[in-house]
Amino acid sequence: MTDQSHLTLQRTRNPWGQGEKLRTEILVASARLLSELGGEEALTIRGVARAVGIAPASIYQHFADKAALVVGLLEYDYQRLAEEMHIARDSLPVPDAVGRLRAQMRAYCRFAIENPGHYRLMLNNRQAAPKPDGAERGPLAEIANLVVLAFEACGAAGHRLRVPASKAAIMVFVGAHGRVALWHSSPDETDAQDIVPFVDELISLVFADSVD
Amino acid sequence: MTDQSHLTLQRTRNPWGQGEKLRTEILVASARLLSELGGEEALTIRGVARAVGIAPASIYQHFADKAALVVGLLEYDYQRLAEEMHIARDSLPVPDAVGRLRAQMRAYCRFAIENPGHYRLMLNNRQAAPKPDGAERGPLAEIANLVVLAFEACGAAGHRLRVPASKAAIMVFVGAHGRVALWHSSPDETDAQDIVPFVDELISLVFADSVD
DNA sequence: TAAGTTACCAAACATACGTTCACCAATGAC
DNA sequence: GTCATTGGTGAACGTATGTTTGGTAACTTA
Repeated sequence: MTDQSHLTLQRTRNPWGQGEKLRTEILVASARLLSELGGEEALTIRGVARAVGIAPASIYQHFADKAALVVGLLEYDYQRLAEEMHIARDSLPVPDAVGRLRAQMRAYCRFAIENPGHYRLMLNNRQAAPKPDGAERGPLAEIANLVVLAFEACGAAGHRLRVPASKAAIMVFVGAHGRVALWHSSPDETDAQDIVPFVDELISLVFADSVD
Repeated sequence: MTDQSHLTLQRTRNPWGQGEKLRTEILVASARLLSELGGEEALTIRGVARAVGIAPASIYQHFADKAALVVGLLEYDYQRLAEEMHIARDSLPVPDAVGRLRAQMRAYCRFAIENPGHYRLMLNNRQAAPKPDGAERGPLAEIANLVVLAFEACGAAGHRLRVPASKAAIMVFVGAHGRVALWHSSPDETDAQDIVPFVDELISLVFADSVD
C-alpha cells in the first residue's frame, strides 16, 4: 500500500461527471422532504433515497452517515439564511440604518415562516451545526451578531435606544424566535401574517425616539 | 349483550385496589424519564415499562396507546405549570400588581428551566394538549391569558404601558419563551441564570413608568 | 365454593430505521 | 482492448419501536 499519489498528478474523480451533482440533488430532495413533511423525523435515509429515485445504499456514496447528511443540510440552510439577511442589509431601497435593521429581521422571519422544517432543524441541531469559518461561536450566534451590528449602526446614526445595543438585539432576536416558534407549534391558532408586524413593533419598542 | 349496568349499581373496578395507583405511577415514571433523558424520543412504551418495573403490555391496561400516555403527561404538566403560576399570583409577599406579574413570569421561566424535557413536550404537542375545561383555546393560550390579566391589573393599578396590555403580555410571554428555547437548544452557550433577569428587563421595557 | 372480572405477563407480530455487503455497470487512462 | 476506479444496486443484518394475543394469577361477588 505505497502512496503513489505523487506520480499520477491528476486523478480521476468523476468518471460520470455527475458526482457533485447527485450530492446536491440529494441535499435538495432532503430539503424538499423537510419542507413538505415538516418534522426532523421525516428526514430518513430511505425517504430521501425514494425522493431522489435511487437506492438507500447509494446515499452512502456521498455522505458518510445520516449525521453527515444533516450537517450538509445545516450548512446549506445557514448559508441561505445568512445570504437573505445580508441581501436585506445591503439592499438599496432602504439606505437608513433602522430600515436595514427592519429588513434584516423581516428576512429572518420570512425564512422561518416559509421554511418551518428547516428552521426547526437548525435550532434543534445547533451543536452539530458547522462553524462558519473557524469561528468560535456557531452560525446562529453569528447571525445574532449581525443584528447587534445593525443596532449599533442605528445608534451611530443618532437613534437612541432604551437599552444597550447588544441587549436590544437579543430582545428583538429572541422575541422574533419566540413568536415564530409559537406559530410553528400551533399554526392554526394564530396568523403568520401577524409575525412581521409584531417584530416591527418590538423593534419600535426598544427605541426611545420614534422610528416608524 | 343487554346493558345491565342499572341493576348492579356498584361495579367492582379495582379488585386489587391499586388500579389508579399504578396509572399515576406510570405517569410519574414517564415524567422522570422525560426529565432525565430530555428529548421526547426518550419516551418509549418499553422504557416506561422498564422504569416502572412491569411488562410493556401492561401499559395498555391503563392507556389506550402511546398518544393517550402523552396526553396524560400533558394534562399533568399543564396543571403543574398553571398551579405554580397561580400560586405565584396569589402569594402574599408580593401584594402589588407588578410584583405579581414578575413572580408569575419568574415561575414560568423556572418551570421551563427545571423541566426542559416537559417544556419541550408541551410545546411540541400543543395540538394534542387537552383543553382545560371545555374551553375553546388550549392550555398554553390559557396561561398566556393569565399574563394578559396580570398586565391589565398593572394598568388598573395606575401603571402606564407603552403598548396595550394584550400586546405587552404577548411580547413578554413570547420573549420568555424564545429566550428559554434558545437556552434549551444550546445550554452551554449561555447561562440559565441570565434568563430570569432578562425577562425582568423585558417587563420593565414595556412599562412607561419606572417599575423596579 | 364457583363464577366473573381485573391486572399482569411472556412471546410474538408488524413495521421502520440506519447500515453493510457482494456484485454489476459505466467510464477514463493506458 | 484492458483495467482500475467509481456510482449504483438488491438483499440482507441488526436494532428499536408500538401493539396484539393467549394465558395465568388475584381478587370480589354471589
